[in-house]
Amino acid sequence: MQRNLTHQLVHDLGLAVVQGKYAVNAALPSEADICKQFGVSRSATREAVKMLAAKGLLTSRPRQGIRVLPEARWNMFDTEVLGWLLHSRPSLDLLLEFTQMRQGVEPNAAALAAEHATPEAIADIEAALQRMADAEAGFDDALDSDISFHTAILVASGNRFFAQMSAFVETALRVSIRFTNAMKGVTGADVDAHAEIFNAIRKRNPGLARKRVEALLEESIELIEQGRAREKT
Amino acid sequence: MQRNLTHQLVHDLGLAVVQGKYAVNAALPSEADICKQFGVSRSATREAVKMLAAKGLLTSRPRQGIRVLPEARWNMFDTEVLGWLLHSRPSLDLLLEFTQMRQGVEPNAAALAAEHATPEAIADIEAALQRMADAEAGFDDALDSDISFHTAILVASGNRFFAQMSAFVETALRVSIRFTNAMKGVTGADVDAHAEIFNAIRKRNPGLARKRVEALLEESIELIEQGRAREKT
DNA sequence: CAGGTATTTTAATCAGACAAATTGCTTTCA
DNA sequence: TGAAAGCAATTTGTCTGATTAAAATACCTG
Repeated sequence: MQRNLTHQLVHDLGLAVVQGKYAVNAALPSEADICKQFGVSRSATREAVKMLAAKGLLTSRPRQGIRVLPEARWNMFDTEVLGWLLHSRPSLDLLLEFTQMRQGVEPNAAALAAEHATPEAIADIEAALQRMADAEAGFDDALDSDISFHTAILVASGNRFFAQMSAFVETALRVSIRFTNAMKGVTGADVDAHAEIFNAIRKRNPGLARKRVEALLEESIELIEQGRAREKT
Repeated sequence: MQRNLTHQLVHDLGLAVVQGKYAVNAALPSEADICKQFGVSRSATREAVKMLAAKGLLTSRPRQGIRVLPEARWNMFDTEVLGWLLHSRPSLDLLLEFTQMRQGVEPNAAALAAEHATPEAIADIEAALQRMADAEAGFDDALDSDISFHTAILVASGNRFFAQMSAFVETALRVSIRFTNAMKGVTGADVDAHAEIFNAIRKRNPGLARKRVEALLEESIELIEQGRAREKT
């Protein structure tokens, strides 16, 4: 894994917390217990706990011990936390919520990109599109290129908060790809639909860019809804 | 401030980093130097650095020292980081970016709330609206009640990611309120416009709810754009 | 000049001690 | 009896010092 002790512990503890192995608002094992359990020193334990506290998963106070914070306080936009969540509780419900978030973000980012994107940013989107075409021919990875297309648009928006969502979209797409593929039975993404998005941005047509991203995501939503309906039977 | 040493150091260092007091990718003072500079022990320093690393502001490696990560890696959705950013570089540009993000999130959240909100969640929105009315009459705080209205809708969406944006919206609104007020010269928020949003949600009309939130935010955007235009002269 | 090796700098990890805060209990006094 | 003051126990917070491991640089050696 090539990680140092503290990071390994952050990962193990974080995953355990997200998996619900410790009840919310109940005390975790004390520092001393965690040391013994994982065979590490107190420094390593304390640093790991501090990092998880920084991500909103834990708090610690004297005499009270270490406690799990309610899920609402977890920093879901932290890629590590999101990764743990997706790994430990992958579900169509979560995938739906995630795609709803994309529906909020990506159409707007595309509209902003159409308005303000620099030539370099547009070139980056085009390059990603080319990679998708290559992937269709087997010369590149389908998922990687798809992700790079969507993140290129987020970055091209010129808005730091949208740009920040790149990591969020990447993490979630990477984990949920199995679901999506299993559902539509198609391995590759729709290159034509993506090309049309790119053209709208290149032609500086914000409204059209927004509409086309909306259409793309609407398709995903419908697939997920179908899957959910099937799951319930 | 009633904080322990480590948290105080996290705050001081985090703010300094966001203020750009240390060049990106350049080495910060070493652990030992930070200890001396702030008069704390190595444990406190290391724990603070670890927390900032967890928030995406720093990395530390042997021999390389402690380095500031590029801004794109900072976790802007962490309320502490966002707070530092807003405090150290408050600007209309940042306020615009922030409001653009709200444009992505809040209309969709309102639409979802109209579709799926539980009766309790709708009652919460109504209570917040009442607080806004009270505030107009001087019996409650205008900003607090406004914030509680918007966060109630985010929570009512039933989507964890939207709900998570509550803290983001709250932090940013709280800091940027001076800008907004200074611009429009009005102290209170528009209660009627908010009431119409609530009615659309209560009547389970997603499209209308979305439209009305969009209209509200469009107004904010225009105010900001005007302010920017004025700033440039 | 290339390749590997030694040096050196820095964070990573460990160990043990004491301080501070919080909780619950107990004792004392009205 | 009851309440307040004080005491004790538990857990994290903080400090110190020592050792280990990783990574960059400089230095050899062929």
